[in-house]
Amino acid sequence: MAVNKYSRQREAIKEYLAHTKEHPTADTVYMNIRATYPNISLGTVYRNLNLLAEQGEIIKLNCQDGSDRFDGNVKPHYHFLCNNCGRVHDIEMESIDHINKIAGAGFDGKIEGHVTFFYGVCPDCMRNE
Amino acid sequence: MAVNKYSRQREAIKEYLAHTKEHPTADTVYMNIRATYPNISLGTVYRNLNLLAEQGEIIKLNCQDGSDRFDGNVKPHYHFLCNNCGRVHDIEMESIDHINKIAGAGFDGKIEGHVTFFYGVCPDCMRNE
DNA sequence: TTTGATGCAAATGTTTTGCATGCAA
DNA sequence: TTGCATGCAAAACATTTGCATCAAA
Repeated sequence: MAVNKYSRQREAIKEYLAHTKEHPTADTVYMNIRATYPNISLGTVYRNLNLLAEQGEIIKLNCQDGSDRFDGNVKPHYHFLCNNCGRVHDIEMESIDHINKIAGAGFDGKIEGHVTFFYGVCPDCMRNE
Repeated sequence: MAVNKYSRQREAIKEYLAHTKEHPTADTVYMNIRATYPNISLGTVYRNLNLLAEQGEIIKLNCQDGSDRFDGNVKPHYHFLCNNCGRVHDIEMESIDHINKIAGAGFDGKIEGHVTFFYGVCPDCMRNE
C-alpha cells in the first residue's frame, strides 16, 4: 500500500476528531473543517474519513439510529446512544468480553468479537427534564 | 392512530418474513414478494416494512455492515454477522442483560437496554474452508 | 518530476414521497 | 362512500467516483 502524503486537510480532520467528544457524522466534520478550510469538499472529507478508519487512526461507528459517526478515540470502549437528544456518549466500563463465551455456548461458529451499543437517557437529558 | 386496512401485499411480506431465517434487506424482500405479486412496488415494500417495524410485528436490524435488514422473529434474541459470507444468523443464548448494570456503574445516565451484534465465522463458512 | 490528494460535479445506491387510482370496510 | 394502501415516478439523501489540477516528496 502506498504511503500517505501529507495533507493539511487530513491533518485538520484528525485534529478535529482528536479533540471532540461529539461523535460527529461525515457532514458535521465537513461543516467544522470548513471553518478553517472553506474550500474543502465533501468528497475529500469522505475520502479521508474512510482512509483514516481503514488505517485504524479513527473509528467508524455504525450507530443504532442508522447514522455513521466517527470517533477519534481508538482505545476500546463502549458507546451510549441517548434516545432523547440522539447524542452518542462514551462509556467507561469494565470489560464484558465474557459475553463472547456466553454467545459461543449455543453457536457452532467462531465468535471473534462483538459490538454493543447501550441506549437510554443521557446525564444531560436527565437533568433538563 | 388509524387502524390498518388489510392488504395482500402487507400480509405477503409478514408471511415471508415469518418463514425465512435470511434476515433479508428491503430489496431482497422486494425481489421475493415479486415472485407472487409481480406488480408490487419498492415503495410499498418500504412503507410496509417500516409500518410493521413500528408496530412491533417485525424487527428492523441496523446491521454492523451498514445495511438494514428485517427479522420476523420478534422474540428477544441476538444476532451474529459472518465476516466471511456476510450473512446474519440468530444466536440462542442465555440473557446478558447484566451488562446494563456493568455499563451503568460508570455512567450517570439511565441505561434502558443494549443492542449487541456478534461477529466471526459462521458454521457454514467454517465447514467450507 | 512523479504521484498521491484535492475540488468540483456527476453518478450511484438507497429510501422516501406526491399523487392519481384501487380496494377494504 | 370513505379513506387507507398501492403503483409509479420523481425527489431527497448520503456516499462514491472520474477527472483535471494542485502540491508533497
